[in-house]
Amino acid sequence: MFDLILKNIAKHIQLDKAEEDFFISVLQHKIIERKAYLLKEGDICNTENFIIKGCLRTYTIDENGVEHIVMFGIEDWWVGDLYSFLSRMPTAYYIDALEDTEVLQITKKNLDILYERVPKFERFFRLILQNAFIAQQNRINQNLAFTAEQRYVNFIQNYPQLEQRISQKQLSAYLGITPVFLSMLRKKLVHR
Amino acid sequence: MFDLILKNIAKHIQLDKAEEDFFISVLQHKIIERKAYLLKEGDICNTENFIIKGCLRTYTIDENGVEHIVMFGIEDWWVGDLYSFLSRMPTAYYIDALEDTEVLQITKKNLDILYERVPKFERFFRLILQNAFIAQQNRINQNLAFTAEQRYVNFIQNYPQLEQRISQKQLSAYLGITPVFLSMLRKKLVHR
DNA sequence: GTAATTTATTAAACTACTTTAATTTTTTTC
DNA sequence: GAAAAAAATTAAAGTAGTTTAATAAATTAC
Repeated sequence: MFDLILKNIAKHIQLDKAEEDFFISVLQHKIIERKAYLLKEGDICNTENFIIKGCLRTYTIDENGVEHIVMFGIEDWWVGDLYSFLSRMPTAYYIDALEDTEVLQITKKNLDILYERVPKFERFFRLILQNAFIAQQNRINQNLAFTAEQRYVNFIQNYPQLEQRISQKQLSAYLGITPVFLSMLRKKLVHR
Repeated sequence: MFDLILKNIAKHIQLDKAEEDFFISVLQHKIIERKAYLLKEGDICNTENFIIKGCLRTYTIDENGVEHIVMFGIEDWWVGDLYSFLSRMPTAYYIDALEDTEVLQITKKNLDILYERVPKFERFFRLILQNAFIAQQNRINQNLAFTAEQRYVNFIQNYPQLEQRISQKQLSAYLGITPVFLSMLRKKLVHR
């Protein structure tokens, strides 16, 4: 159960057995069934979550009831709402499961203890955050510079595994277009 | 000259005099005149840059020659291209000065030395990054959920100081619309 | 395994935003 | 401070993407 997360960590920092054990001792295992929520708007996000199985989406619902997906998460990814987690303020986001999902959770309190006891984790979470930041900056630029068609083509090139797992409805909510328009784009692209 | 940056750091971590002195010793002062570049596409980004005076923009130029601004930076902000800085790969971004600007620079090498000598800086840059990450996630969501008009109104509400300092041309390149359309929006909003 | 629900497709009318181009206003430069 | 360059405005025609609605296909639920 802890294999994937230990490998994830080993990519960035080296832990001895005692540090590994301590880390594992602060994790909680949670199952989120398909369509169940990990977080709802207005909640305080109490945990950061490492996905060991399944698929989650982080999204908002606008004033017209339309969903907008800011990120997907699959195995080996961390998800949560960092703002709410850190500030203890209510989140603006929903997180729910697109497939039956299992996560390993760490609370704010435990993370603070972990930073104190094993300061290497400061580095680890800085590195995780760096990667996430770079990916986000890229996405902002893509949203500014590219048409919906280009963004769709880039998505299926960059995340072919993910494209297989999510519906077009979810993908359109991530790309920032309607499902109808995505369907039109696909038709047009097939005919080439 | 080092006042602002020391205050910026003191918001997040506490340094003793020796640590302050060491930190200052690894910084380089650089002046970037209006319209001059701090970084060009294809360069390797060798420094992170703290602005003590002036205004910078980070942007790409697409295949049609159109500029897209991913961020502005003013006094008290860090700018650079983290991806290129960390990976030593060529950047996709341009950074240039919208006003005569002064920055304090730290190289990758010196930052690594700093992390080793004063590990508290791991925490500092993690916190800086957290704030930047949260701001970016917000922007992604705004770009998905809001119309250009709403994004414009939000911008002038959230960054009134910045709006005074940048031209509409720059703002439109940040909002993801044409200068012509921004002008139309402004006209429409004034008449309310 | 069938009914119910959700997702995807198609078409047609619509709208937010772009493009082009001409004019005015502001800023920069020497 | 005059000339040149850049930015902003306006209008009109064009297009990428939306909306609505009807139908088909796929998935879910009991």
